[in-house]
Amino acid sequence: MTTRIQRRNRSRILDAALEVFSQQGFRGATLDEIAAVAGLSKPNILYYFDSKDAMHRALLDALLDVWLAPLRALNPQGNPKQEIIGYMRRKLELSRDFPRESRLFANEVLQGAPRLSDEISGDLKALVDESAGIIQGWIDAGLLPQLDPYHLIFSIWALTQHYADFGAQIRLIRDGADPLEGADSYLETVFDRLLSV
Amino acid sequence: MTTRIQRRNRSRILDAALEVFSQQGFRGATLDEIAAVAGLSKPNILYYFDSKDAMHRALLDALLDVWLAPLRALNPQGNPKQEIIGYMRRKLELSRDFPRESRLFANEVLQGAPRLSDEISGDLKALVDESAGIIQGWIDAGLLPQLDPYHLIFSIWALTQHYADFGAQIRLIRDGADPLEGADSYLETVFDRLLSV
DNA sequence: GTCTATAGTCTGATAGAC
DNA sequence: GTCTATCAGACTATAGAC
Repeated sequence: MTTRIQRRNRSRILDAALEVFSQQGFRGATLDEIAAVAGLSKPNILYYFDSKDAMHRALLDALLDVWLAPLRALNPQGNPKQEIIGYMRRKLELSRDFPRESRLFANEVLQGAPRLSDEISGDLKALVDESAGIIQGWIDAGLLPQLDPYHLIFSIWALTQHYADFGAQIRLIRDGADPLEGADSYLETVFDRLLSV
Repeated sequence: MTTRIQRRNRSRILDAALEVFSQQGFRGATLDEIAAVAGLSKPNILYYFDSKDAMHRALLDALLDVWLAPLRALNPQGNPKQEIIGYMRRKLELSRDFPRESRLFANEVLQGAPRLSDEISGDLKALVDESAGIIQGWIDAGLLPQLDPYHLIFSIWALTQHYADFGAQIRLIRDGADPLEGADSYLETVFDRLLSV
């Protein structure tokens, strides 16, 4: 039986853990800091999650569903350019709405993806291979210019996630402005020009 | 007086520190691991650098010179498209030749740039403002299409650094192949199409 | 210059009172 | 469920022998 208070505390802890893990990485994060951010004692957060690792694992599992959803929505029957730009838009929305999740993922990959290699070489790779196949089909049908479909996908990741992962840098360069200001229309232009036949 | 052995040990330590800091971030890195990678004892590496912080600082200082050089080479008198593609190429070379430096920088910015905010809002911002001005001049002269020059610079950073920072992910998706395979010609195509008037 | 030993602090996790 | 108290180990850094 899970009470309202338990659910609230669990979600507070996960939110605090996301805050700290996404900024410091797994090893750099401490339970003390997570507990302080959550407003709970250290033994108490360990009552809800067995270990530091379990907290991190819970975050990664929740993250992957959200992270892979946009690519799953690619429709082989749709208009190629609109499908790809739509994918880019959904990824950019993730950077806007879930920047901490983006940084959590970035931290993991920077560290060599020690806790994500199974998911990346399994689910994600399969999904990317399938999507690259769809894009290559469009290219072969003359609906898109000649482009390496894998690099096309990587470049969408790079361009959209950059606004979340390097947001601190952009903010410092643009006098504190929202990093994503003007990003939508810029990236729209980029992919419109890139994908025109 | 600095001996040959001292210079060799200093550079061994810095190399080991780069290896560990770039993977684990500042707080996640430990002197034990740096010492082990360097093949020296922990007190010994602290004989060469006063503290963990001093090691990190030395790496950041060396990094910034290398990191900013390509943008400084932008020539207002040159051919606009070739200048920008040349800048992109030099940045991509940095990802190829100095992937650990790229990840060290990425780690810092992910953490909110606590040890780099002065350099970013000072030197780097000034350099970006100046470069954006040059690019805007080219646009106003009709030599480039209408594009936000700041986002153009950010997109060069995003696309080139992605191959170093997310190399682990790309390697897992592409069956262990060199992440940069095909990147040169792909990015050349991207910017050729983007910057044509 | 390099080592062993260790000081003093922080870390993840547990015990046990309430 | 939540707390205080605390453990064992890891951490940065220093002392002192050689």
